[in-house]
Amino acid sequence: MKSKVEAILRNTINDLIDKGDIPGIELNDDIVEVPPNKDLGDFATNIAMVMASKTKKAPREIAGIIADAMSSYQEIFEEVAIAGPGFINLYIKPAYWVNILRDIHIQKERFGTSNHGAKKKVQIEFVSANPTGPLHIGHGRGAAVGDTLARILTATGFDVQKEYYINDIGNQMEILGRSVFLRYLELCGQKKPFPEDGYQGEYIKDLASELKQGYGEKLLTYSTDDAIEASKEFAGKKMLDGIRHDLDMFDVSFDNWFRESALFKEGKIENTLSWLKDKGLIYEHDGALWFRTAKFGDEKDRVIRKQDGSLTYFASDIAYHKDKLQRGFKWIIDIWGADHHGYVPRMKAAIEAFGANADCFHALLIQLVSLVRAGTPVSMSTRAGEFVTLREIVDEVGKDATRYFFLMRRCDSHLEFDIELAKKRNEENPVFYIQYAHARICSILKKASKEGLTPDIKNADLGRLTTGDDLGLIKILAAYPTLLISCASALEPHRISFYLMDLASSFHRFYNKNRVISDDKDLTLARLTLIEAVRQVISNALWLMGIGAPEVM
RNA sequence: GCCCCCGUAGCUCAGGGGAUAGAGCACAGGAUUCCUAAUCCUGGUGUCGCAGGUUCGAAUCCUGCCGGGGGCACCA
Repeated sequence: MKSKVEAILRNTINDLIDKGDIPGIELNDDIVEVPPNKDLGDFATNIAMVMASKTKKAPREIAGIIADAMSSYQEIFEEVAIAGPGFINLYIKPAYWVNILRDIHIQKERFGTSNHGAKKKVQIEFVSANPTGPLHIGHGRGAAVGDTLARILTATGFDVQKEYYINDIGNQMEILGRSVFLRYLELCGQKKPFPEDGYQGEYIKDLASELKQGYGEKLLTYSTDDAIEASKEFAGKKMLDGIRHDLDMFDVSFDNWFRESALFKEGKIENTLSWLKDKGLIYEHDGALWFRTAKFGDEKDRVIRKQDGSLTYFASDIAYHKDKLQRGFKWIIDIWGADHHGYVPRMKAAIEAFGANADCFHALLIQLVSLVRAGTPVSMSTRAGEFVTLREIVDEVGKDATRYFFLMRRCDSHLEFDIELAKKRNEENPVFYIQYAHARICSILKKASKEGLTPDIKNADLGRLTTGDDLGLIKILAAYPTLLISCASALEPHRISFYLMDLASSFHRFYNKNRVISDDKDLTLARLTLIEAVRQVISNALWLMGIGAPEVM
């Protein structure tokens, strides 16, 4: 609805500017807003004030000219009023509002989608945890945010690919191989001191035990290097399988799994380095190879090949991102933990070095999750082997509540995850409050259906939906498509959870005050179409969050 | 020392140039012969961390400071 009003306003203003009735200015993207309270209309614009401040004219005079022109859209606006210092307040006719119900009934699960993204190719890379341990709760937040963002971007018309980058080589994998092999040796009765930097977790012992089941004591006959290599292969594969399984259980899927090792196998690292060399963007210094990232706004140049001849992870990352650009993505979104924020400037530098605009790369930084269990903070550290896995949380509180909690705060805000609250099956817990609204509607529809009454948009007399409660619900439904576009533009999925709370609470209030099924058959039929529309939108929004919409609770 | 994020009601957090700053929870009282009471209604709070600045207008933008968290490797 907002976009319709905005289109009308835009046309009206441009006509007036062409005629010379009002001063000409460039119109921003956002010219229509929703006023802070209902008395001030359904929509409002401050455009007259903006024009006035730029041209030193009286804002209310300009507002008057625009308001007069807007008033000619009589089928849409009930009233166009000038208020305060120069706001133009727009009141939509009830008969026009109800049209949104027709849209919902026709589009069903597609309601809310748009072509805002114009099929722009966007890649969103997230989770990308090293296969050296199970996913923990921090990965879970990244997974929920990434997956939901991908769904939102798809819904708003982007051509989205979800990718997981597997660091399947390098130091961390070596440590995994050694750690598992040492535990294997213990199982074979050859206990050796466990190194400081080894992985301490119990899961390493589980892997060692599986390794022993697979190989028996055969690894004892291998050279140490070969045994570690075999352990690494075995453990890496097992861990990756486990990660895939955990993500699957969390309703998170990927379109592509990209292995770091493939960059080496396919010569992409070498190609990238020689490309950079041709461009004069790398140089030797102190026996290392440096990339001139400072030239592109980074605070200093970065090493890509160390003195000892081995490559840094940055070398892989630049080759990886060059590959992303070559695959044709116009918008590259990486979801990282906030502790990687220092890495952003050098990655942007790399993107620019490849000739792309730095704006096409966006690192979304996810802040920490602090877990609260019975009032006690639970600390997490992979190294110490003392962490709470995603799987444990999902097993305990369920997938729906877990995803909701991960998505209910802005990404750059620390998240306090209260396990006890997430487990509650009552009003204190927002996710159940929302799901309950959905189940309640299903229950009413079921009862109506037994009486032979079903929502029928073609025959319903929507003119009967005239009370403030009816229209209040309709207005929230009408805001849904705009909400999704704002989530996509700002990369802020948490807005959906606030929207759902608003919609669910409006429905519960409506339910307690009004009867859907009554003796008034026409009103009943009209309201059945209304609540079916509410159900549809709740279901659509929950789907974007990866949360189920139960019919019975 | 430098950089990034955060600081809004008792708690957890929305709002990120615009009109009287909001929600959930917590707390207290009330509502069910009737579509799910897992619900609803009624109660009230704020030096928007502090101080300057920009603006017709600042919780919002800029600068400085204070407090919390995180980063500043030829680690990943």
